[in-house]
Amino acid sequence: MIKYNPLKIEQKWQNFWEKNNTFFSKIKKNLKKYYILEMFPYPSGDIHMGHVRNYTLGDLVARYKRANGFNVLHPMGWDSFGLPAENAAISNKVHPKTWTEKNIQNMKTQLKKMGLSYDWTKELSTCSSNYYKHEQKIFIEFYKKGLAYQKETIVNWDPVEQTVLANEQVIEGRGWRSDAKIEKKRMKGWFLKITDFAEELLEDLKALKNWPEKVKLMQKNWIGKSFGAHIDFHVEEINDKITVFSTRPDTLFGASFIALSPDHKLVNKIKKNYPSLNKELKKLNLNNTNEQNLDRIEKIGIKTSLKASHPFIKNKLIPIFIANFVLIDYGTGAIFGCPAHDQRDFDFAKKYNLEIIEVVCKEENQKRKSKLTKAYTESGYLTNSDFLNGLTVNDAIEVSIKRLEELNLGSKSINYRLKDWGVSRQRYWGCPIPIIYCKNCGIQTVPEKDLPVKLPENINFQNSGNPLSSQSDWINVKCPKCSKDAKRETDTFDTFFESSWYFARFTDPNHEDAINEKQADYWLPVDQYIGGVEHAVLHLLYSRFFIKAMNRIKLINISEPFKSLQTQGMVCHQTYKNNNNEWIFPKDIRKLNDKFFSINDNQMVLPGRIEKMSKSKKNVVDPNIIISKYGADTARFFILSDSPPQRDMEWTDEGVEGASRFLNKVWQLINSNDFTNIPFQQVKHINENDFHIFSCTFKTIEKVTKAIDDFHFNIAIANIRSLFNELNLYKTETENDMIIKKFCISNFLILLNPICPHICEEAWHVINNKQSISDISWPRVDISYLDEDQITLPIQINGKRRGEIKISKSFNEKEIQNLALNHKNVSRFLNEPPKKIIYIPNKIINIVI
RNA sequence: GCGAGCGUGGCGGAAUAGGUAGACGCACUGGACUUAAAAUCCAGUGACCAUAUGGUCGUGGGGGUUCAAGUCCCCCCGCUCGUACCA
Repeated sequence: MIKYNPLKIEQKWQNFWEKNNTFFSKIKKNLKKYYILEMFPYPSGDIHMGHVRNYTLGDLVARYKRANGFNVLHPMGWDSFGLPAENAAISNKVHPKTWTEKNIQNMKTQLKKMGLSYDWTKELSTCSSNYYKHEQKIFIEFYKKGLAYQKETIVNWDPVEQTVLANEQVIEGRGWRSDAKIEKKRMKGWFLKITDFAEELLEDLKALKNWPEKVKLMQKNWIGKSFGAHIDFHVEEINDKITVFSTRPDTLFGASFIALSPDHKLVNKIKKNYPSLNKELKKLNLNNTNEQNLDRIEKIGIKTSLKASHPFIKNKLIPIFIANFVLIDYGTGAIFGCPAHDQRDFDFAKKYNLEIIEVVCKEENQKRKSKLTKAYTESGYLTNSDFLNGLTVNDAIEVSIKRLEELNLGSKSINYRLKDWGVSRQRYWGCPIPIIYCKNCGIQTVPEKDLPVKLPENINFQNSGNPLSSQSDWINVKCPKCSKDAKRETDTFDTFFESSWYFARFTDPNHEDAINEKQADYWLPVDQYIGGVEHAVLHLLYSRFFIKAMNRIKLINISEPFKSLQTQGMVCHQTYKNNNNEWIFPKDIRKLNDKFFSINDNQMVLPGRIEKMSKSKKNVVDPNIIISKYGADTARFFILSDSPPQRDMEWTDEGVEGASRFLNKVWQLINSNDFTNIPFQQVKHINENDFHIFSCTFKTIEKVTKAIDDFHFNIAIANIRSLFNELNLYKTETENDMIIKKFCISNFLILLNPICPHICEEAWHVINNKQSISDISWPRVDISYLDEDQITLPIQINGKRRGEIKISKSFNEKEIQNLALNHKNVSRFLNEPPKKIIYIPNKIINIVI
């Protein structure tokens, strides 16, 4: 028998698919389309296990849908702008373009070895001007429609990377890549009006039936819709007003102070008459007041000399503070404090000795004897509140807003936590923002005929900051309007810009316009999107917004990009440390009697926690090594077999060995008989054994189909293995047996094919089926084999299992009861007649005594 | 703090219109083959009791509903993820 040689057969079939354009996709109007997409990778140079998992999941779905008669689009490309290329340019003196292109070549070679059913003619790379030129046009369209604008804001400045980060890129006050402490800085930048779509983004979540609830909830919280009122507090002294947002206008009679964010515009105004204010502001410890660590610092404020008028109480003046806990980015950057009913305000009032006026109590007309020890934030009835007295909180909110509106001092309003998306990055390796600044004409967009604005190729990376800003030959241009000297925008786009629409571009990546309407209308939306849960709010929300914005400028006809979403768990591995507390790679370890030793110096190594594979902890396994040792089919099989896709999985040597052992056994089974002259057809069963193997086969088809539809691939594999065990037990004595066995093995191979396509193609070929298994339809279930006449029925006494009987389904209830009562282990419990017998047909019989 | 999810053998995990808990695999143990080991094949494998037919216990803990609970309800504990002075 020929030995199973995965490397040889994998190469063979990969060549076959490529030569035959097996996975090339085009519009076929008579077929139902299916667009399956995995999140495209950043080309770091080498694939890792996370990629292997993600792409294996997608490939299984692609091949499965294809077998089920769908017209499948399954593309792959490269999210190829981004900082690592630039860092490599600085440290290795390689041009980002050269570095990136080399990485893409490497990764593509590695991906091809996995045998993924991509249509490589759809490949795209976002750093190519053929891709980003469309992005520039889209941006200009957005700008013209008011969806893109420039403003000065306070940004998160990463002093190491010399760039602005999005809030999402700041983790606990530190840059997500550099880990440097983030500073606040005022800067001009370009923004996309995602807030324009806040309501739509929130509302449309409801229609995303096949998205994980968890992801939808995260997006909902991120958008952060709240109902309340804007309220104006007049400050007579300076003839100005402070507008606050509040969800609790009902507590206005309990207001005892106003607090402004240190970044509030009025603070600047106050500074003029208050020279020492700058000094005092420093005391607020503002460098620590980013959103992440606010809760760890003390709530402190500066009392200004100003007072504001209460909207409802004549002549009542409320002191105005500047406080460190008021956020400029949320609401209006100013609040009114009601200490009795908000814990933050309560703490603040205690510290500065401010009034604590109780205006809501649990019971109507409740009189409190003792002082409040903490804020009362629950619902109740209004008190001490003039015209609101006796109303419930909800009613009081309505009434107070109505009164504010009558007084022209406020209005009902809805506030969102969501902020506009800042897209400017002070970086070279990104898409240039197509804007020209002219002293006379102001901001000008680059005329269409001059697009794309290409990145200059000769560039010096040795200066700090954005290399583009020192590139004078590139910066200096003529104004498109007045033709006088002008300058280019030197910022480039956030790389989330590219990934927000690539899935639409995949439908025709070489079309002269951004979107080929005909192709997009046919293929979009993406039917199944698969990727890491870490993109739950960033990439997925931006993409949803982008599609809605592109829809508004009539570039696209859909309003949601991803019909169904699956998020995969992480690939984990045991960590190891040596005596010097250094991490050790798993490949440098050998196991001996449950202990671990370093291969290099034979020192004992201690096993640590099982954690997400990461380079820093060295608990990584290189997929390339696995594939060259065991083959892609083994890697694919193992990564799907042990855990459900949504959950984290542990990569183990034993698991891989197990997968490899299974495929070797499959190989043996195929080669143990000569099937070459046996026809592939379903014949009638003659005896019970034949019936049994048919029954197993069809039951397995049914179970595997359901498991795949449910995204429970580990269960699909368990069932495939069970069928395999049965096939191994099936003895072939006659020609008819051989026909039956070939039929069942063939079906087994079709089920296994989406998981391990190479070995299945080869096996299919070995048993002398002529076509490629990739062109074979998913098997149908012959339901006549699902129903077995003989079944085993468990017998319970008082819910405890005491035995089982073999019954025929044709037996009536009386017959079954008699059989059960006379069962020898059952009868010995029956000292008296049973009180009750419960029979659930074909499931169980329970005798109550 | 809030929100979500999870908790089943030594391990990964099966099983929810309530109906034989532990499928499938990993690890382990015994046997076969071998001079030997590896590989492979066969058998066993939740715990405890019993020579055995069998019995008792058992799905984080406690209570409840039911003929019957991993599954439904209430309380508690633990872990993971998300998120946070959101006014």
